[in-house]
Amino acid sequence: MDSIRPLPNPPAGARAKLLDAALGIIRTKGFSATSVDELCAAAGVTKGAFFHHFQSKEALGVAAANHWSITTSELFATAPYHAPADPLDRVLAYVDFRTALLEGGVEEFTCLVGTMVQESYQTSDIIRAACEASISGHAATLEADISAAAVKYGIADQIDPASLALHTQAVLQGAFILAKAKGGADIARDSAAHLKRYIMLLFNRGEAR
Amino acid sequence: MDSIRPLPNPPAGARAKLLDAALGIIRTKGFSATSVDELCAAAGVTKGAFFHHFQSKEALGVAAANHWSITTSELFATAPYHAPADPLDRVLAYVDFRTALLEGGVEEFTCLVGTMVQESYQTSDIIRAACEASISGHAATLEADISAAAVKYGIADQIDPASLALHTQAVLQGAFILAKAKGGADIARDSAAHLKRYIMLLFNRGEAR
DNA sequence: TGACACATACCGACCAGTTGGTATGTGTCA
DNA sequence: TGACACATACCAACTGGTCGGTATGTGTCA
Repeated sequence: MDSIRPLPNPPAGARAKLLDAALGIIRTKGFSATSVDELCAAAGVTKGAFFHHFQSKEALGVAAANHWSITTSELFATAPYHAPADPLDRVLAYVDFRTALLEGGVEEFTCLVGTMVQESYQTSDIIRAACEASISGHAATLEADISAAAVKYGIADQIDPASLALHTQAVLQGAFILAKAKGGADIARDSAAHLKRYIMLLFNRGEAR
Repeated sequence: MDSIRPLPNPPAGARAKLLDAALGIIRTKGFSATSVDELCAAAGVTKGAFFHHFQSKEALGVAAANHWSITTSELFATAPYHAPADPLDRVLAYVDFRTALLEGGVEEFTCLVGTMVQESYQTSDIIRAACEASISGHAATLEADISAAAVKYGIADQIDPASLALHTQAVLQGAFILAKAKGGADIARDSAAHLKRYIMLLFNRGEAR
């Protein structure tokens, strides 16, 4: 019937569909509560396809963490918070950007790897490592700006850029937990505001902006 | 053989043994990866005993969260950080106390309800609510000191005690996630130090102490 | 060009073990 | 005697994972 048109909807492939489905489902109910059958159903593929692409459920977990790293790093790389000329402004704009992301349902803004590592840190070292790499890798993208800001504002001897970068991630991860507990983003925005205030205080920048 | 001596080790009861076992196991592998059979084996009781005391695994989850609330509130109520006369000193001593608790294996210092709420916020509202109550209840114990400190140091119009109290919990929960990801407490101590520094900056207290 | 060899992607029935949960029995103590 | 605390035996549904098979490329060489 249809002519040569490559394909109705891009084939996407079972692997990609499974990975996309995994992000949503695992963020909603966690890794171990997510069954392979459920993943297949959501992705519209069969179990055979699943085990063709992933040698085990654990391997899917690792792949999902890596997929998450790629997806998010693209989002952050192209985000507008890199625009300001002042490095401290960029750091603060990052926090603002993270705050702006806190919209919609809790499962839409929370972090896949933060969720997965909670369940898997003792039972799967490869998942734990993939999650660690994702978090640390993202934190590392902040270090240069923090470092430059510390130099520019003369407090390089008072702060450790790597430590502060990781701390921003801790605050956000904790904010997600509170958001899950309270069923909404409000509390998370609150914590993000505290984080921003901390950074401003550290750099002696006044509240007004 | 043995005489009337009540019992070798206090009977404890299946319920208490199950609850104690639940704290340890759920903290290491999460709620859904923890099976009823495993819980029974660890507690040294049978499945019949389990379902005699808990109408479902979900009910055990709620009871475990409540048990956690009671256990931890006793720990904190009798802790020495309440001693200082100055309310700000008490708040800072609280953070120090939490930092001092960051010892041993990750599964020994992380938070049961923080772990559980991640997996259950969408699938079990009663577990979610029990976790929320645990976290918020603990945060509430900090409010009075924060509030008094804010008045004493003349910044009552600049901070919201409830919000700051909850933020301390967010930081700690996030620190636990990073500790799980990195496999050690060091990173968590780092974030706790940032939290302390934030509070000192908020209250205009110098770094020296 | 066409035929052969092989690879990749996927299907869906099937398996053994485990899951949460139930039904019924038994010992103990007031 | 009866209520309670637990034990034993069991079940249906589901779990992650395997397996034999097929359809569709893709590279190679005569």
